[in-house]
Amino acid sequence: MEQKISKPARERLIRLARLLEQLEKAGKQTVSSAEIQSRTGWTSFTIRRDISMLGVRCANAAGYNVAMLKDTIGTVLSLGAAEKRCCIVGLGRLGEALAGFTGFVNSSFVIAAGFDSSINRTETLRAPFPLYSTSKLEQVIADEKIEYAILAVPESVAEQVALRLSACGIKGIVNYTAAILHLPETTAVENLSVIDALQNLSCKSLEK
Amino acid sequence: MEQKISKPARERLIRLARLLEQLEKAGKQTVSSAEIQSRTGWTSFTIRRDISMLGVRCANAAGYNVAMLKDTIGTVLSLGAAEKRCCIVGLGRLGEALAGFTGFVNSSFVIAAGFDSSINRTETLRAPFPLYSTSKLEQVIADEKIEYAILAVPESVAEQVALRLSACGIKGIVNYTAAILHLPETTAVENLSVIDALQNLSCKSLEK
DNA sequence: AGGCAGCTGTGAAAGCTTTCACAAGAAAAA
DNA sequence: TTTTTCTTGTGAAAGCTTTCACAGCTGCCT
Repeated sequence: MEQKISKPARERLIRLARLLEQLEKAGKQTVSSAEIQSRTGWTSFTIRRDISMLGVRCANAAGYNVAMLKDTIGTVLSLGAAEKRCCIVGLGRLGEALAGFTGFVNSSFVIAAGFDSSINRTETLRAPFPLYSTSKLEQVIADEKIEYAILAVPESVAEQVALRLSACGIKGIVNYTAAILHLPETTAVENLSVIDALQNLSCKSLEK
Repeated sequence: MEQKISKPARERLIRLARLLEQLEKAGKQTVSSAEIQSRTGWTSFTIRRDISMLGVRCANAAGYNVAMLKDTIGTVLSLGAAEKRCCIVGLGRLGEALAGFTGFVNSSFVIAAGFDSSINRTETLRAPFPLYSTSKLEQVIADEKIEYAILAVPESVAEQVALRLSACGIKGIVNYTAAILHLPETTAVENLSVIDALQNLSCKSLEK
């Protein structure tokens, strides 16, 4: 049992957990792999394999138990478990938009700090968490026990800021810039660059 | 030759093209796969394999010719080729931030329209492209020959808007919402949800 | 209570992607 | 010119992921 769950499987399970939450709210008690297929596009084979990797049986003859499957995914991937403290680095338009994002409330992620190099922004911007000068990065991250960072600085400084984040023990960075970050293994990176996404779409669509 | 380039390889090549552009600006003429490895973390084997998939030889004994390799990637993946027209759907804080994003200028992507359901926003927001009510979506996309959409609407309406976009022939959607979009094969989706990214980071980091 | 219908879990096969190892080629040096 | 020293390109192996097919289980219906 207890196999290592592959990265693609993990990505699907994370999204599946959200789908299950929706289904649960809609009052559904049970869901089959065929139905998940029709809602996500992943094949029922893949879905069943992913779920079986969790090592916990959540199904009977009617299909999967929605609530139980959701909880199992949450437990195995420790999604909802402990509070995970994050910060936003760079409070330009994008960072500001992320600061106002309300989708964190149901998650276990808490934005504990925001950073910007401009005193103007840290002084005037209103946010539900404290704002600091980027010069205080190391100190605040240590004091506030921050583990993850959302990087929304200008591309020109992205790499150097990322290196500082990595150096002070940040476990993961969500990189909104187009910069290519290569960091020590102790810091993982998820790239969410809009340019990358568009370019991927445009060459995906010319395929075949 | 002329093999199909796999999705992971395509993603790396797209980023590599950007790295090459930086190197070119920095005056570098030549780069080895070992050096690319040290800047990206991908192994030199993988890089060489990816590049060889392009089917064009861009190297000599000193390594790859930076400018030529960049151009070859651009040509094979048709990155810089034709202008690709895009729209932003949803002009809340995030959509507004994307509207002000300056990184599109060097790319072949042009933002040709913005949509929002609130007249207030479409009337008052200043953007370097025209803004319309979401009710005009189908008409404007046809008139303006828009192929790609950036989706930044509230999660609750994401699916229905995505279906409308798909129905009017949009080739690809960059999905900033946490919604799980399942669309016909004619419309590709790239998901850039911040919650997904954070959850991926947090379970990646507990691995091993 | 027994049989039927429908679903999962999983071994095995197929299909992809990455890694390895080395031949071959090109610049630089001698 | 010849040797040395880089480098890439790629066949073959290893390693992963997805797909298939079906046994086996569970609940429902008669």
